[in-house]
Amino acid sequence: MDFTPPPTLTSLTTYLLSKTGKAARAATAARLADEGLRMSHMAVLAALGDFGAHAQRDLGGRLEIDPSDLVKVLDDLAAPGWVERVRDTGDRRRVLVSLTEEGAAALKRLALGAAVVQDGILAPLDAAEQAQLHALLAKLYDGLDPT
Amino acid sequence: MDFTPPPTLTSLTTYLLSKTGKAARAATAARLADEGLRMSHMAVLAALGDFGAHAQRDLGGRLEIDPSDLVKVLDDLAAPGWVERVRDTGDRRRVLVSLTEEGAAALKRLALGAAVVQDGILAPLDAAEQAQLHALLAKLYDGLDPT
DNA sequence: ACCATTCATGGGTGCGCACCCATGATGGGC
DNA sequence: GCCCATCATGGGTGCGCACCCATGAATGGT
Repeated sequence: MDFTPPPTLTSLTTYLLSKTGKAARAATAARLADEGLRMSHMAVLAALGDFGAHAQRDLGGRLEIDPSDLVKVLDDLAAPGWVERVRDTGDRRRVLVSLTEEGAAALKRLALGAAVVQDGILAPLDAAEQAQLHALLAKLYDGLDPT
Repeated sequence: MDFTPPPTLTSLTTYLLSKTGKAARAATAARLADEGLRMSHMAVLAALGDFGAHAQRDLGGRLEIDPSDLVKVLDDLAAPGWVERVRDTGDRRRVLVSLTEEGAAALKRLALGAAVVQDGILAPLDAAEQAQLHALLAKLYDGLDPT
């Protein structure tokens, strides 16, 4: 039997985007799942690593995570002590979230794993093509905001 | 407040792939949802349009849809009469699935809608870049099989 | 001092997708 | 003629994601 996917679909760039994106997501998610984590966990760690401590609300804003969902993600990250939550002394409604040493180490580890996964997925492309792809996707990504 | 996403993530091509792919998927899915359809519905129509009638099992194989799930998709497509299921006279276990006239028309309509959505998403790129992107993604897509 | 607002939190819902298993009809090998 | 494999079908599960609402503490404006 023929396993060729329909050209009507594969001729759509959006279809290829969707499929490759899904593969990329699945591969990294699988890597994270090995540690019992999900995408949002890594996103939070990355945001804290890149920008330092956040008010919890701002963290949610940056990552476009529902405040209600963020609570649970932070619960997960606080359990192994990767993240610290302290009440903002200036505004005691707010909570300041910061990365601990262990959290930073974990982030480094996860980022490395993600890079490995990426190498696997981008393997069909040579270095120049990979750079090209990244640039093109970055343009698309920037144009996404009105989503 | 700053809404910039973490560079640790945006520097990963896989992250951009995942995000843009998700946007592409969401946009086309939204379009399909207007007609009460999902991705798999269009995939089935496309496969039938491109390759003609399929044994139901082969259709599932081509699209990598679980046989059990395919049944429900076909139920949906048969309801408006877009698809016909007839028992294979040679092997009465099998069912031959084919596209009706109305189904072909619907497919044409959906494909057009998908193209419009695509134009929206790829808008940040000029024609040459879009072609480049498509070529690169096609390479990646071909390398995916061992998923 | 009061009231509307902001915030974290807890609990719940729905959707899409991808699974899995059991059943009953049918076919093919032997 | 028997038995195992194949097939469509129906029913069910779990996960990730993205929502939404209610609550209680705290704040700021007036």
